Amino acid sequence: MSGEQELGITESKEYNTGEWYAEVVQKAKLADYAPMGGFIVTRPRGYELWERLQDHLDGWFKETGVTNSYFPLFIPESYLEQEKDIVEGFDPEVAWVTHGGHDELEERLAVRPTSESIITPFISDWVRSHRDLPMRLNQWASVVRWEATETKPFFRTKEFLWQEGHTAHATNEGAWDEVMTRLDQYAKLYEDVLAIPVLRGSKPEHDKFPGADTTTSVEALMPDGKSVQGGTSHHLGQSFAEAYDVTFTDEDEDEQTAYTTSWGLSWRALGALIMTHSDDQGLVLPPALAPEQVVIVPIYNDENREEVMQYSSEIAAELQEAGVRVHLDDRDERNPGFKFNEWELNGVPVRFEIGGYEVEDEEVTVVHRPDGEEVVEDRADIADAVEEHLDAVFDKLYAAAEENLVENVRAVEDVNEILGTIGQHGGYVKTPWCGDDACEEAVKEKVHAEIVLVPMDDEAVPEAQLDDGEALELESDECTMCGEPAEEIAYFAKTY
RNA sequence: GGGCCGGUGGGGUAGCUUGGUAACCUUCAGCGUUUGGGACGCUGUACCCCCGGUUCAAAUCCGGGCCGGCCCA
Repeated sequence: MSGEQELGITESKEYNTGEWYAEVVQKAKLADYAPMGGFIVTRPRGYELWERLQDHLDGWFKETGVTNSYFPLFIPESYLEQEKDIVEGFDPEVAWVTHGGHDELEERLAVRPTSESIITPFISDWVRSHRDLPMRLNQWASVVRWEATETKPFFRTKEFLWQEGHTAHATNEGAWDEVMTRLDQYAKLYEDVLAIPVLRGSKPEHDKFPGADTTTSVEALMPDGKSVQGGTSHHLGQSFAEAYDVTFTDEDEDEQTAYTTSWGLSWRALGALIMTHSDDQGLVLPPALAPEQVVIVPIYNDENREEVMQYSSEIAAELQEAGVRVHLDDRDERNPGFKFNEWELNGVPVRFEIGGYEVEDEEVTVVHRPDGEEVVEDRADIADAVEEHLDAVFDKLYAAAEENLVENVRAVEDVNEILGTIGQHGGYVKTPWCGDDACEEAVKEKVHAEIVLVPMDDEAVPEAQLDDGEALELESDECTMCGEPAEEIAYFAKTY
C-alpha cells in the first residue's frame, strides 16, 4: 500500500502549486526537462495538445485571410537593429550565433526572439500597391528569449513554440480591425476550446510590445490567484513600416506608409490549461484537445470475458464511426482499478466502464473525469449520449473556471486596500487610474502585483460579474494612487 | 539578482553525521495465477548529476560547476 501513490500525483495543487504542476506535467507524460536549464522536451502527449490547439487556431486564421509562411531562425544583426525599440526591448535576452563551424561570422546572427525584423523587410518588398494590402502572414515557429528565470514547463522556457502573425494594412482602421480580430480569436480559443474564460484589455505603456502603439491581450486567472497573459495582439502603428520601409501606392498614385500589426499565442496556453483544470488526481483535459475523449475500461472475469470484450469493441467501433476519439483499454495484465487511476492521471474526459452488469442490462456506465459523476446510459443511443457527456464535461470545466474568475475580480478605491486585497485573495483588483506609471509603481513595489490590463470597454467584464453589481461598481473618478482625475480603469494582479 | 533545500536503477526513498559490501518500495520485461478503484508469486534489470581535491579507500568529506524546487527583490 505504501508505494501505490508514487505512480500518481503526490503533491497538493492547493498547498504546493509549483511542485504539483511540475509533477502533473511529468507524470502525465506531457514534457520532461531538457539537460540545459530553461528548455523542455515536449513528449508526444504534450505535443498532441499543441497540435490540436494549432488545428483550431490555424483554421480560424485561414478563414480570415491569413496565409502561413516560414522565415529563418536567424536574423542578421543589422536587420534587428533597424527598429530601435526592438533592439532595446529584446537585447538583454537575445541569443547570438557568432561562429559557423570554426570560423567567426562577419555579422552576428540573432536567434529570433520574435520575427518582425526579418518579416517586415520582406513585406516591404512584396507590397507595391494598395491592391497588395492587406497582407497577412503567419508562421508557426519557436523563438528564443534568454531569460535567467526558473523553468516552468510551458509557462517559462527559453525556447517556446508559438505562432506569430504579421500583417500590413492601408489604413489605421484596417490595422485596428486586424488587432481585434486576432484578439477575439485568442479569446475564442481560450473560452471555447480550453474552457477558460478570459478578460480582454490593453497593456499599460511600459508593458507594451517594444515599438507598438498598443498592445492588447487576453488574460486568464489561474487558481492560485495569478494572471496569465494568454495571447497578445499588437497595433504597431507606422513605426515598423517606417523603419523597414513598408510603403505602397494608393488609388491616387500617392505613396503611403502602411500600418502593421503582429500577434502571437504560445504554448503557454497549454500551461494555463494544465494549471486551470487539473487536480490532485492528475491532468484534466477538455474534450476538444484530449488525445482520447473516451476510454473504455472493460471489467471481466474468466466466465464473461468474451462477451464483455465483444460488447466493448462494438461500442468502441460505433463511437469511432461517430467521430469520437475512443480508446479501448484491453490490456489483460492490468486490473480495472489501475486503469481508472491511470486514465484519470492522463486526463481523459470521459470513461466508460463496461462489465458483466452493463452487458446484461444493455447499458454503459459513463464517468466524468472532472468530478467522478457516474451515469448509466442505454447501449442503444450511446453515440448520441456521448456527445452530451463530452459537452457536459466541457461545461463543468468552464463553469469552475468562470466561478474562479468572477469571485476574484474586486473593486477597490483605496491604496492600502489594493495591497491587502491582492495579498489576501490574489485575483484582479480594479481601480480608477490616472494612467501614470509612477502610480502603478507605487503598488508594484509593495505587493509584486502590476497592472495586467486596462479593459477596452465594458465587454471586458465577464457577464456573470454584472449580476454582482454593487461590489464591482467604481464610484470614484479619481486615481486611487494619486488623486488626480482617473483616465482609465486598471486591473492589478500578480502575474506568472 | 539574493537566500534556502535537493540530485542515488524508469518513479519514490534509505545510506552521508562516524569514508570501506549500495538497501527498500514501486515501475518495467518474461512466465503463471488474477481482474467492479492502483492484485499476487517466481525470475531479470545500477553512469550513486558532472569535474577536480583529500585518502590505501569517496554515494559519504572539501572546492567548483550543472540541473530542479521553494522563498525574497
